[in-house]
Amino acid sequence: MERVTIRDVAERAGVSNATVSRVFSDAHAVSPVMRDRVISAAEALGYRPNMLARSLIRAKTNLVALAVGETKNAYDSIFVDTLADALAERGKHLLLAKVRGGGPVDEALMGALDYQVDAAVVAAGTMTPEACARCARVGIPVVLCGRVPATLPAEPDLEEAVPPLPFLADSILADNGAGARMAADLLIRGGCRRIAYLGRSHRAFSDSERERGLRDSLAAQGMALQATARIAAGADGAYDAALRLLSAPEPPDGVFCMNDDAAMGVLQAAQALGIAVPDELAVIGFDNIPMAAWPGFRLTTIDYPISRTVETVIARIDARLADPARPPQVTRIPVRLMVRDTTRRGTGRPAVTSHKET
Amino acid sequence: MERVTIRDVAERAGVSNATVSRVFSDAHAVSPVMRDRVISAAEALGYRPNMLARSLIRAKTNLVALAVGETKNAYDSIFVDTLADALAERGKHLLLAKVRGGGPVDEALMGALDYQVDAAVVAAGTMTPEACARCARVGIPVVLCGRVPATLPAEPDLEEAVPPLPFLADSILADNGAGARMAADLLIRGGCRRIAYLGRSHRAFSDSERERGLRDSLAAQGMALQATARIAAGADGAYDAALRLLSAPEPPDGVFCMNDDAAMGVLQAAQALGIAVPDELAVIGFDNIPMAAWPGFRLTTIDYPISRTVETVIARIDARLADPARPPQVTRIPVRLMVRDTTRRGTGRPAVTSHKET
DNA sequence: CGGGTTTCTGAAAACGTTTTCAGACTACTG
DNA sequence: CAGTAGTCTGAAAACGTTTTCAGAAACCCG
Repeated sequence: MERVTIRDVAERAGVSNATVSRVFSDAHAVSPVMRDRVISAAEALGYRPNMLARSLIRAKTNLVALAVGETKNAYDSIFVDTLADALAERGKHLLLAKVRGGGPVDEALMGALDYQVDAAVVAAGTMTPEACARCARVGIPVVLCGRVPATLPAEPDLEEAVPPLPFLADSILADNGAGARMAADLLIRGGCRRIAYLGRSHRAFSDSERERGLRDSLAAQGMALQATARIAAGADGAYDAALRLLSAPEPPDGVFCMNDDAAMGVLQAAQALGIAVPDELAVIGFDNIPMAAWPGFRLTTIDYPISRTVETVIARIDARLADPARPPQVTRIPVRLMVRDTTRRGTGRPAVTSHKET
Repeated sequence: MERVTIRDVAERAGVSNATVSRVFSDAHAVSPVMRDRVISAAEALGYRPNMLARSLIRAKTNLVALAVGETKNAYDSIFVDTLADALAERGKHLLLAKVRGGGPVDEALMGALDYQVDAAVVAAGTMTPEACARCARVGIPVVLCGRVPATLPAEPDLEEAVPPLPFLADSILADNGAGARMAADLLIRGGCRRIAYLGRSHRAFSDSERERGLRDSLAAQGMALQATARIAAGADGAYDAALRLLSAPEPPDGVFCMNDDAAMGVLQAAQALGIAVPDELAVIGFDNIPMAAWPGFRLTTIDYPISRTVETVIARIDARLADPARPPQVTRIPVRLMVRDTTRRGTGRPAVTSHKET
């Protein structure tokens, strides 16, 4: 029950605690004989350094905060898993800051910042100016995933997304515009005339970008988006929304979904309604989660590689720690079209993008 | 860049730092006028207490470690999500300790313990006696999920599972025996004669219990397990293992799977091989993940309620914090059979267990 | 108005580390 | 052998809090 501190092992080894500290941190500048004495004393006592005390004085915790909403869906859970692995590999730990209810990320994030995390990854919600200011002042690197700084929740507009204060946050997003264009092209080439978008009722940044991208790409070809459905929160939200969408008087013949989970809901709904995929209805997802490749689905989707995203997150954190003043950087992760069996092959020109399976 | 400390706000408010501290912790025992002065000074400076320093002296971090392996699969990711929510609700944060490669949980867990977490939840790997000893000595509550203390990795034997030291860890597991019995009964009633089990190549505790439960239940009815397949690590492991299992010269006509993810692999493989479910092959999973209820799958499975598990985890932590000497407690979470469409209804007696959908 | 509570406040000692600064050796070097 | 550089070690001051202890001020009641 009683904690064993550096003094205990110093006393047992007959040295000062400074020496013990050096053994556990510096490694050099302590004679072999002393080191052995210290090590064996520490082992006998089962001593391990207190990270709280160490972090306090070193001003470095080896903790990284992750602000995230629900991580139940496939993409987010793999993201968390991959990020945690990448951090573990570098001796860092992940401190989870769950933002609840899709609101501003402040409360959860601030709570994690109080633990003096070395960096924060924000993959949920929107950051209020206060949170930005605090991060900027304390000087901890912030990497936004799937959003850019100072987004307006309602109608994000990339051109006008100027941060309200000089807040240095890097952001990493999928190339949503390109993905939406690939999807639109494939649907059109496949002969779809009534194209719909399926997004979430609580619109996140990427969701909006994908919808806008689809709209713009259709407009460029002289077409309009026929319908939009929004997924309500809850377990069967995607399925229900898809049912509504497909039960309309004039149902769409092609749906682009904000992510693969939503697309799976569409596939389920189509099956329930007896709608043939891809002949009567083409479906395209986003993310390329593992399940999309299952033989039972073979979902056409936009591949958004998680490992690449995580690598970039880590790289941005390191870069900003090395040079806190570097200008904020927006990174678009390139996406690829994965043509599988939920879309018709174009009757006209061949597909623009290769769809080699990895 | 410069941190604002308690002294800064004390100076600005013209009080001692003791007073500032009291405002941010005790709340009482400080006069209203002082409190206002302090609050406004703190706001002006953007002060927030340093949790490292606070935790150091209070010997309480409000951090809970979660030792976990891969969280990519549905059950584990929902578990993490639910646990993090439950902790957030009580003002605690989750520190992720990823154990990599399925080995002993030590390295990852110890790393998290160094941050003086208030409690640890272990949902992966096996704890070595050293890790147990350390937890016992430091006196932090440990709750094991899906395993009991001092399990032998190879062949866990509940009867002999005596902890090597007086290590007080509570454990929470599904009632795997009951679940396996329900599955066996349903398969037999459905007329299956060649029953197989699908588990993981790296056998975890629950995996072994479920296999043994199936074996015992079959034996009780004078039947033997026909085959066992093991899922290798990797994305398509379940699918590949199922393919092997179903391609055998005399393939099984009923499979009980260690979890729903594995069962999904079986369904995919059956579809790929043109095997009719449930007529030629009955499939039962475990966990009842949301996807199992999707109209495209309608997987018969054993419901293992996550929220109940998480509630129990929290309750055990609280109980042990309140009374560190209480005897360790093994809790079996009751499971329910969810009969859906991947099994045949029994031709004989009616089902033993109700299968009302929630 | 005096004694005794009660309420509030500040000085200072913790908490368990790291790290600077000297001091005390040893080991070269000429 | 003296001087100097080099290596190692310990005392003590940090890091940003909380908390004990005691003192000061206010209050109450006879």
